Amino acid sequence: MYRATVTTPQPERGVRDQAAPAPARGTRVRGTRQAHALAVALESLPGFCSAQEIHAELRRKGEHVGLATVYRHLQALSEQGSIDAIRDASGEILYRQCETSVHHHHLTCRGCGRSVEVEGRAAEQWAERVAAEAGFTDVGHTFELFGLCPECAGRPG
Amino acid sequence: MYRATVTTPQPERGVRDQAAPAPARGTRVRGTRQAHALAVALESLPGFCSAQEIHAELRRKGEHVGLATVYRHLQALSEQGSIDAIRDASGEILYRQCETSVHHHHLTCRGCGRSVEVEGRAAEQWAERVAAEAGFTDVGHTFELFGLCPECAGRPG
DNA sequence: GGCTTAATGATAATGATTCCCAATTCCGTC
DNA sequence: GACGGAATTGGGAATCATTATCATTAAGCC
Repeated sequence: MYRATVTTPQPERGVRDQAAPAPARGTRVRGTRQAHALAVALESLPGFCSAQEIHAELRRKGEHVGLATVYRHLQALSEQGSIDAIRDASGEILYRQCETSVHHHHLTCRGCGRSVEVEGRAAEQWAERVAAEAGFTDVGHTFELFGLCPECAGRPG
Repeated sequence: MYRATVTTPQPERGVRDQAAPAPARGTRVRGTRQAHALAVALESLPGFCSAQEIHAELRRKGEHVGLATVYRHLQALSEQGSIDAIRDASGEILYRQCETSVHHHHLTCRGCGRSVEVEGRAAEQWAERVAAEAGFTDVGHTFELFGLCPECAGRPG
């Protein structure tokens, strides 16, 4: 049984740098070469990618970063809300750095992996309504949309 | 990379027994002891369960059914639309036999696993709208709601 | 330049799910 | 009721993404 929260259990976050309750004094969270390389890679990648793909991408660039480190950072960034994570049909987790920091959802292309961010007010209201009707509390949701983008729909196969 | 479609890529199905394009003549799809035991187990289980749990449940009842067989049937039933499958936060696939055969979604309790079926017209319309706005086609969706049912919310911890 | 300790990474471990394939069991037919 | 052959079963190996371990490395600070 793994672990990994892909949904949006809690409302929103809002601010992004509230981390630890006051960096005791000095040493806390280091800026390593690997962390930087990963950040750069995430910026360059256009669509959602798996940890494995990102690891391969880094290797391709000549940056040597251990797979475990890639996973660690990706998970941390995801929990912190800096990047978004979704699960594809096969169950693999895909990551992506997003433009907006406000809560949103994705419409991802099955062909090329590219994705557009969509607002989900209507869907969220629906979630709240049905949850309230059933008397459920502390309800989190997972909304994922996969389809074919105009370009991929154009070419055959 | 595994395989398993948990979403609802295609519109709806509608009827349920249109299976093969005419059972050639005789032998096609057998009614085995294992298939029957699984069907019975599914009916008795109130909430979503993993294949592993269902396998354990069968064993508890004294029915000996191989794990591979459980997986096979569960996947087949799911593809055929006879049972519903969702993915929990850890990525495990959970199965459940549902009352209604029409397309619907679930609001599942994180505490006891029980779930209620909810209609998702509003959510589906949202999906269609944002897909159309982005020019995407052949769009499938995954809507999952997890929360605490009234009973589980009542007891502490 | 040292020190402290978080960060790294090679590798083993996990665990759900699938694959393989010989042995078994339905089921229509004779 | 027995046959025959294809569908089904199941035990165990194989996959494969993700985690855990833990000794080694290297930030950040003096």
